[in-house]
Amino acid sequence: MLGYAAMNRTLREHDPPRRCNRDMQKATWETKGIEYAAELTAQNMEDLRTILRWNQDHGIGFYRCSSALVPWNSQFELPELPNYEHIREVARECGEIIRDSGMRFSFHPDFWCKLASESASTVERSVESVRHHGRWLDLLGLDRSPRYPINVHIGAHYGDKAATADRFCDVIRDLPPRARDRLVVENDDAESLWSVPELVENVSARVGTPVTFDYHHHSFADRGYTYREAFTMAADTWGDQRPIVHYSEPARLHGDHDANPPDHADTVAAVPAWLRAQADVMIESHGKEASVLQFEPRKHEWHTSPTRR
DNA sequence: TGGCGTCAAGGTTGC
DNA sequence: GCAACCTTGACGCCA
Repeated sequence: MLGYAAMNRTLREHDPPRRCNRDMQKATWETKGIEYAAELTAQNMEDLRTILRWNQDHGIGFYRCSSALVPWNSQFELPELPNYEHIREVARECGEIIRDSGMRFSFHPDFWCKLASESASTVERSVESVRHHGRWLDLLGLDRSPRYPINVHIGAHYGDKAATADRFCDVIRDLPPRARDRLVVENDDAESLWSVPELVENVSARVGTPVTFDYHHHSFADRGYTYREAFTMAADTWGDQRPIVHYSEPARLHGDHDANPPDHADTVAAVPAWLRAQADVMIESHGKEASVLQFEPRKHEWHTSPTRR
C-alpha cells in the first residue's frame, strides 16, 4: 500500500477547497475561543471524510492526517466542543471508511513533541499531544494498535543518549493505552540523532515500540548498515502488523542543487520494489497524492461530486 | 483580493 | 551566549 501525507492537492484546489488542516493563530484563539475551534473541527472532520472517500475511489490505501484536525485541542477536551455530537458522528463515519476499505491511517505530531525532553513542562505538553492524537483515533473508532500509528521522533540527544533513551522509555511506559499502544518511533534525519539500530536497541527492545524506517533519513545516520539491513531490523519490531516505512528522495537528486540535503523532492522517481513488497509506504513529497497515483492505477475516476455526503 | 510577513510549542549547531 | 536553521503550509494583516 502506498500513501501520502496531509494535503490532497486535487481537493485543495476544488471549489470549495476540501482540506482537514484548518488552524488558527494564537490571537484568533484568544478572541474567538472554543466556539471557533468547534467550527473549524467540524469542517476539518467533514473534509477528512471527503478525502478518505477520494482515496478509496482512487485505490489509495494509506493516509496520514494533519495534526491540525482539532485546532488548539491542548486547551480543551473534545466533549467540551458545543457541536461534539456532530463531530463524533462524522468521525464515526470516517472510521467506518478506513476500516471497511482496509486503509492504513496515521498521525505524525510535529517537532515540538519532545517526549524525552529534560524539561518537565515540555514533556507534559508533548504527552498531552500524543494523548490527544490517541483520543482522535478513539473517536474514529480505530483499534489501539500500530495498525493506526502515532509516529514520533525522539528528535534530540541532550548530550547524553543513554539518559535520553531512559527518559523516553519511562514516558512511554506511563502513557495511557490509547497513546502507548499506537506509538511508533522514527529514525531522525541527522547524524548526531537517532538511527534505526539505536532505536531498535534502546527503545523497541525495552518497551516494544515499533520503529518506522525512513529511507531518506537512514542516509544521514546509517551506522554502517545498508538500507535493506536497516529496514529488516526495523520491520522486525512490528510484530504481527505490516511495517510502515517513509520514502522520499532528496531534492538535490532531482536537480535542485541549492536544496539542503534533508529537503524532499517534489516527486519520487521510483519506490524500491523490495520495500513495497514488505511494507506500507508513506511517500513524503510535495507532489502529495499525485506521487502515489503515478504508481497506483486508478480504480475509479472522480465523477461523483466531492461534496457528496 | 492578492501579496507577504509571521506563526504556541524545542533543540542543535556554528560563530 | 546568541542567531540561524530545521520544515511548511496557512493564517491574517495591510495596501
